[in-house]
Amino acid sequence: MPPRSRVKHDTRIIVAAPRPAKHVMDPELWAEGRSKIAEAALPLFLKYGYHATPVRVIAQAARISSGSIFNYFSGKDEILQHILEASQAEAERAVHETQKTLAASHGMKPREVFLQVFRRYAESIDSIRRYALLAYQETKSLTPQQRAPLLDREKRIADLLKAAAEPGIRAGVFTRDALDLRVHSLIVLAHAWAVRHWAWTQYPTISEYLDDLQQIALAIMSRPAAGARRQA
Amino acid sequence: MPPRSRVKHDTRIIVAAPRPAKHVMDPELWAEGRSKIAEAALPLFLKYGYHATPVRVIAQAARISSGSIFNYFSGKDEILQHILEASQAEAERAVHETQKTLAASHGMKPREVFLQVFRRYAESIDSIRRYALLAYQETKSLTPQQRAPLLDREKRIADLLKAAAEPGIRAGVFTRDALDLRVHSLIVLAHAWAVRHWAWTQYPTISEYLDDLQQIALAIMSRPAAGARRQA
Amino acid sequence: MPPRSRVKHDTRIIVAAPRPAKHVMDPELWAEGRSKIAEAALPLFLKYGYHATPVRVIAQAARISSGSIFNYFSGKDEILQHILEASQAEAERAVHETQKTLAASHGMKPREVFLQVFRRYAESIDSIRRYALLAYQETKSLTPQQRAPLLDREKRIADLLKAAAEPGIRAGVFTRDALDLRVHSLIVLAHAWAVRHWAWTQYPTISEYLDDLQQIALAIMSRPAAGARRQA
Amino acid sequence: MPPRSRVKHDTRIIVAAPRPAKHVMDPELWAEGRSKIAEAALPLFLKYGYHATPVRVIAQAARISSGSIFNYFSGKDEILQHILEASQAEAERAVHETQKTLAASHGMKPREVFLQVFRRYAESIDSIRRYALLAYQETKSLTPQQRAPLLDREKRIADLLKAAAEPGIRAGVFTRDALDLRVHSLIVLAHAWAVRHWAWTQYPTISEYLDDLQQIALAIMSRPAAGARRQA
DNA sequence: CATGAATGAGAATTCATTCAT
DNA sequence: AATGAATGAATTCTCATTCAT
Repeated sequence: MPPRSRVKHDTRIIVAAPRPAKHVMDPELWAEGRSKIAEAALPLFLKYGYHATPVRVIAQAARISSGSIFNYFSGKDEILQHILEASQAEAERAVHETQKTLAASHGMKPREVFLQVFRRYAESIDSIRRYALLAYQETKSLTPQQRAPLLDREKRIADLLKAAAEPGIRAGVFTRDALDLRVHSLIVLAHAWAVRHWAWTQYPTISEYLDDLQQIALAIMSRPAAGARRQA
Repeated sequence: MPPRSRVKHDTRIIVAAPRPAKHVMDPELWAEGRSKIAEAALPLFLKYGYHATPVRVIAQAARISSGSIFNYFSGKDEILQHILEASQAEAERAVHETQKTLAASHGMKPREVFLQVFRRYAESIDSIRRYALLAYQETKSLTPQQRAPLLDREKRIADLLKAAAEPGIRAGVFTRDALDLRVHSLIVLAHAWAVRHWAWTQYPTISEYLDDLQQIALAIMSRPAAGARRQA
Repeated sequence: MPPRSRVKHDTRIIVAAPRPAKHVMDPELWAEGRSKIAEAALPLFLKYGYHATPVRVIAQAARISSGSIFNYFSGKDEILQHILEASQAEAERAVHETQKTLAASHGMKPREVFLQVFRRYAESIDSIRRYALLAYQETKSLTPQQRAPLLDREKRIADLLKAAAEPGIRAGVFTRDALDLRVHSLIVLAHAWAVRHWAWTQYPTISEYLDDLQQIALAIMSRPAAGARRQA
Repeated sequence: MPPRSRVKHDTRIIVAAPRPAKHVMDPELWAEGRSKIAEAALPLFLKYGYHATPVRVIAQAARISSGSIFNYFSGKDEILQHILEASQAEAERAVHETQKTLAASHGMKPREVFLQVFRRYAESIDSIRRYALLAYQETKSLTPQQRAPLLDREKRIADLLKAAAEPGIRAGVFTRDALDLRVHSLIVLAHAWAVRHWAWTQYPTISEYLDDLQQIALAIMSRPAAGARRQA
C-alpha cells in the first residue's frame, strides 16, 4: 500500500523562499483597492457562491488584472473575510439606528412605539441584506468564540425590541408570554427578507414587505383574545 | 476528463446539458446505491460545503470507488440535488399524511386542524434539520433547472398550509389578509428551528419550541381584533 | 502603511477541505510510476535546474499527463527528494563495492592495491555522477543532522582508502604525512569527474579520465623524493 | 509585463535576446548601484537559490525600489552574471598580479615560482569562497552566452598555472604529461576549500589547509621517480 | 458492474518586468 | 532617476470525470 500520510521525509532540500513585503504601500490606496475588489466580489459571491467564483472573474468585475488582487489581499479567502467583517460593522450600525429610534419614541402610543422600532430595525437589516445572505451561505461551522459577537448582537437587538414592547405590555395590549421567542421570531422574519429574498416575488421593495409584516408583528406581540386563549 | 458542466464566467452562464444516465441497472440496487452515497455525502457537505468536498472523499465515506459514484449519479451536483429533493420529499410526505388524516377528521375545530398540520410539518422539519441547513447554503451549487423542483415543492407546502387554514378562514377566526406572507412566515419560523438551532439554548427539544411557537402561529393566522386593526 | 504581516484574522470562515487518500494504491505500480517520473525528471533537473523545470515538462518526458504526477508525488519537491534519496542508496553501493575490492586484494603489490581500490571507487562514483551533480547544485544549506550521513559515508570511504594505502606506507613507497588530506583530495578528484564533467572535453569516458588520474593519485600518495622534500 | 527570457521547454530552448540597457546614466553611479544590488543579492542567492529569490526581496535588501533594479540591470539574470563575473575577475586579478610579481623575480627556484602562484591563487579563492559556491550551484541559471565568459576565465586561469609551471617543466622537475588534468586537479582542490568547507574541520583557516596542500600540489606536478613510473 | 489510474481543464497564486507619476 | 502599482504569463496543484481492465 502506498503511504497514506503526507508526512515528509526529514531531509528537507528546498529552502523556503523569503516572502517580499506586501506590495501596495499607500494606506489610502490600499484601502480603496480593497473596497473596490470587495464590492466587485460581493455580487459574484452572492450569485455564484464563493467557491464557484474564480479570482479572475472578480478581477474582471473590478476592472483590474487578476494578479493585482493579490496586491490587496493575501488570498481569495481574505476577500470573503473582508466582506463579512464589513457586514459586522453594518450590523452594528443597524443596532445603533434602532436604539436611536427607540430613544426618540416618547409620547407615542404603545403599538406605534413598537412598530416604529421594529420597522427601523428591519429597514436597517435591508441595507446589509446582501452581506447577511453571504454570511448565511458561506459560513460553515463557527467555533463558539467566533459566534460570540453574533450572539451578543442578537441579544442586544432582542433587548431593544423587548424594551420597545414594554409600553404595550404595560398597557395590556402586548403579552409577556414567551416574550423571548416572540421577539426572536420577529428578528427571524426581518432577516427572512434578506435571506429568502427570492421567495417574495410579490413584494418589489422592503417597504411593501414591511407594510404587511407589520400586521404580523403586531399579531405576534398582541395579547391573544380570550376565546383564542381558551382554545389552544 | 474535464467536468462537463461548470458555471462559466467569462462569457455567459452555460446551463448544464442534460446528462445521460451511464450505467442503467437494477432499479432496487440503483436506489440503494444512491441512498448510500447521499448519506455519506450529507455530513461532508454540511461540514465542508459542497464545493470543498471532493468526490473521492464521498466515495471513501461510502466505501465504494470514486468511479462507481458515476454509475449512480451523472455528476457530483446530482448528489446534492438528490439530497435536497429527498429531504423535500420527506417533508412533503409527512405534511401530506397529516393533512389527509386531518381532512378525514371532520369533527375538529378549525384552529386544531391548522395547529396539528403546522406542528406536524414543523416536526418533520426537525427530522430533516441538516438537509434544511444544506438547502440554505448550497442551492446556488445547483443549476436553475435543478433548483426549480425545490422551489416548486416549497410552494406546494405553502399551499397545504393554506388549505389547512381554510376551515379557520371560513369560520372567521383566521384572516385571508396577506395570507401568503403569513404562511411563508410560519414556514420560516419552522425552518428557524433547524437553521438557527444554535440561537435557542432555552429549548432543549423541538417539542418545547413548538409548544411556544404554536401560540405564535395562531396569532399570526388569526383575524385581528377590531381595536388592533384600527390602530395599526 | 499596509499590514506587513500575513497574520490572518481569528475569524476563519473557510473550513479546510478533507484531503482524499493518495490515488495510486497498488504498491508495485506506485513504485514503478515514481521511478519512471524520477528518471524523466533527473536529466531535466540536471540540464535546466530544479526550479527551471516545470512539472508539465517532467510529465511530457515521462509520457504521462501533468496531473498524474501528483498521483505519485505529493508535490514537485518530493520528486527531487526521491532522486536524492536514491542517490544516497547508490552512494552506499559505491562504498560497498570499494570495500569488496579491497578485501580481494591480497597478494598484490602495494601500489596496485591502492590503485585498484581507488579506481573501483571512482568508477562507482561515475554511476551516481548525475545524482551527485544534482545534489551539489540543488542542495542548499543542510542542517548538521541532515549532513551527518554524508559526512559519515565520506569518512568510511576515506578509511577504506587509508586501509588500501597502508601496504604502500609500510613498504615505504607511500607517505603518512597529511594522509587525511591526501585521501580527501583523491575523493574530491574522483567526484570532480561528476561535478565538473563539462570541463573534461578531452576525456570521452571515465576510463580515459581515470587512466590519467591514476598517475596523479600515485603522485599524491607517494613519499616525495629526497630533493623535493628538502626544497618545499 | 512578462519576463522576457525564460528557458522554454515545450519547443526548443529559446536563447535570450540581447536586452537593451534601459536607463543609461552616470557611469560612476551606475557601477555603484550595480555593486550595491549585487552585494545585497549574493547572500540571498546563496541562502535560497537564484530562482527562489524574488527581485523585490533583493530590492528590499538593497534599500531601493524593485523598479530601480532594472535601471542598473537589464534583468534578474544579469545580477547573477555580474556577481559571478566580478568574482572571477577578482580571482583572475589576484593570480595575475602574483604571476607578474613572480615573473619579475628571476632568481627564484622553479618549484617556488609555481608554489607561490598556486598559493596566491588558492588564497584568492578563499576570499571569493561564497561566490565560488554560487557558481557551482547556479551556472545553469545563466544562458549559454552568459556562461561562456565564466568558462573562458577558468581556462585562462589554467593557462596561468601552466605558465607558472613552465620553468619547473623546463628544469625537469615537473612533468608535461597530462598537464591539463594536473592543473585542473589543482584548481579543483583549491576550489574544494570553498565548496567543501564543511568537510574540513581539522583546518581552521585556509593557511593551514594550504600548508598541507602545497605538498600535494608539488607531488601532482612533479615528474615521477623512475621506479614509480615503471610500476603504474 | 466495480474499480481506480489517467486525464486535463481550470483554480489560486507568484513574480519579473513595465511605465505613469 | 526613482518609485511602486499594475500586469499577465507561467507555475503548481486539484479534482470531476472517463474508461480500460
